[in-house]
Amino acid sequence: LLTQTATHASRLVSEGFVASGARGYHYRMLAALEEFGPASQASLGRRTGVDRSDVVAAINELEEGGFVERDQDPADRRRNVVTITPAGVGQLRRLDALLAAVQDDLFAPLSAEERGELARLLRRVLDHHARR
Amino acid sequence: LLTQTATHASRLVSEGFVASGARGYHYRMLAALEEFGPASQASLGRRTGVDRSDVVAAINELEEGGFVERDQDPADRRRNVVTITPAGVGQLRRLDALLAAVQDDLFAPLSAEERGELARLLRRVLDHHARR
DNA sequence: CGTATATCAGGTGCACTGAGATTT
DNA sequence: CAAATCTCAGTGGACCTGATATAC
Repeated sequence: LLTQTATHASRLVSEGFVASGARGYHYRMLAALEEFGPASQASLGRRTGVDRSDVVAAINELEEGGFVERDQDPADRRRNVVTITPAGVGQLRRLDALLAAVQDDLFAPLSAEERGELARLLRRVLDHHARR
Repeated sequence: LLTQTATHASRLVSEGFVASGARGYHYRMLAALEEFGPASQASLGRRTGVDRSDVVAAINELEEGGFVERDQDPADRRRNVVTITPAGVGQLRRLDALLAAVQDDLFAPLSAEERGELARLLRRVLDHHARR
């Protein structure tokens, strides 16, 4: 049930994102950058659960679109400091609205209380495994 | 939350399945064959939500392992009738046990009532979209 | 020295598309 | 004829591993 529902969700999200030329990883990056501020690629990967290799590719594409900037960290020259641009914030807003619409579609048969309950249960499961 | 939890679940299941040389599609095929009896590949695909192309590959592999038989349907020569073998039933039992263990691990932080509630919510969402 | 970071090359499983051949 | 079935070839995104170079 879980994986089938998730497959459904992924397809809906992907379909919605194509119009904006974005993919799932892009959204995760932008959201993390806005929530936590500029960050190194390694910490971005840790926060979003995206592999370090894929962070490189996602940031490449976001940089190409002008949604983020990548600069060397003067304090630690191993690091790149990734910063979200105003254009990136705009893109994030568009994707946020898109995601909200997709969620409304996906969870249409559930009441607000039931959606909350579902979120609570999934959060518990995730937190439990994140702690290990 | 949904896709992250499902990713976690998929990884656990995959890890468990490697030992048996099986993959997710194999389990879905075997389970559907036991539940509904011999079936054509097209109906198998519809029942399990697996694409027709991937059904071909999965049945190829299951046939190689001796877990299913594939015969031409005399009543409709377009169809192959796929039948589960005793070895296939044995494999299904092993995978069932494995899945039960994985589920216990994945949903460890939830009580039996909560697991039921989670299943009920997901089932509602899936049924709603299957009907369209 | 070991550890961390960024990058690149590649592998695998999953979901899917398009096309062809055959049969109904 | 249209529609269904099986098969093959190939695409694309998600997830992951291993190796390398550089900096701490």
